[in-house]
Amino acid sequence: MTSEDTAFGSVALDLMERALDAQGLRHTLPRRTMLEVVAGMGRPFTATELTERVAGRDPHIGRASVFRLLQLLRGSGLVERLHGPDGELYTLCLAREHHHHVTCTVCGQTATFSLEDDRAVARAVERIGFRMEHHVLQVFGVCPACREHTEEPSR
Amino acid sequence: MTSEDTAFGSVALDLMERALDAQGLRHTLPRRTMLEVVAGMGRPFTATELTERVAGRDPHIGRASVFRLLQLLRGSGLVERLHGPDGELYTLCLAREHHHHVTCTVCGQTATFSLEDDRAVARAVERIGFRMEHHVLQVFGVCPACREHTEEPSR
DNA sequence: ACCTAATTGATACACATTATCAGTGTTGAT
DNA sequence: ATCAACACTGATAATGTGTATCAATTAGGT
Repeated sequence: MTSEDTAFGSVALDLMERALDAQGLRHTLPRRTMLEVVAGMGRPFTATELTERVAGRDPHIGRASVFRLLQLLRGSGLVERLHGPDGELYTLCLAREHHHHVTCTVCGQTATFSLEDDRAVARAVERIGFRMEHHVLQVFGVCPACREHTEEPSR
Repeated sequence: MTSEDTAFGSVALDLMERALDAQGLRHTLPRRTMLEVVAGMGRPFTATELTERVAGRDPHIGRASVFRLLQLLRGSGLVERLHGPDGELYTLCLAREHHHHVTCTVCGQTATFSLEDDRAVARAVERIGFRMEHHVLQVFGVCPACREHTEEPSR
């Protein structure tokens, strides 16, 4: 674990604990353990991956509690569920402004980005008479690191 | 059923049969029945909804065949699977150009639309070093008909 | 009519997620 | 510190969606 990971993790951990506090939820040892694991995930993860890592820390923690925590974190907006090509992915997401996700199809890493003109979507649907409520934009591509490995260096 | 529905349905039915023909698939009674039901759906539907309607026409047709047909139709691009807020939706979709879907959160009706500048998404992710492969944009809002009923006429 | 391979329905299976429920632990009031 | 209320827990069952299997049926060219 690099110092960057640690710093990011502790910030994330703090934010998540505050979010649970804000909902009047209790501090428990299983929850603390699960939060630490979530904070240590460096990329989107499946519920199964999370459950396995949690079990590595404390085998007594059950699947149900993992899903319950994911639901709580999604409710406070700190975790989002993305539609991956091979099922659902959960991702820790601290950016509070409107944003979108790009998932690397090679390594699975996810980054966030914003559109220059996000209202273009609202305008497009208004043209056919709809009033937009919300939208989900999910992008798949190849990240900078994986491009180096997979793309010909000649061009 | 209005004449519009009928006309749309028969066009859709025809396109779907041609698509199956093009793949060298056989004409069978269960398939014909299922295609007619799909063509008659006026909006996105869940696999379960389709299964129920098909069973209403012919109770002998099994769940597996419904899923198999959906897979065939998705393979030929005439049916798409959308990520709804409450699970997956299938929608009959005859538009062949690149497009997106808006789903009305009141009545469930779906329409298609295009962005003025679709490459804006590719540019946005290129700015952070990614090479885009594909993207999914799913919009939720209120359709013109439902706006009339739900929005105050005063404004 | 006949043959072969596609298609079928029933069934079992796999997987992610949610519901249930009795026991346990946290927390705030005292 | 004690206590009682109730949030939280893990185990388990249940749900829901989609896929795999397989023997029996059937389409469609010959």
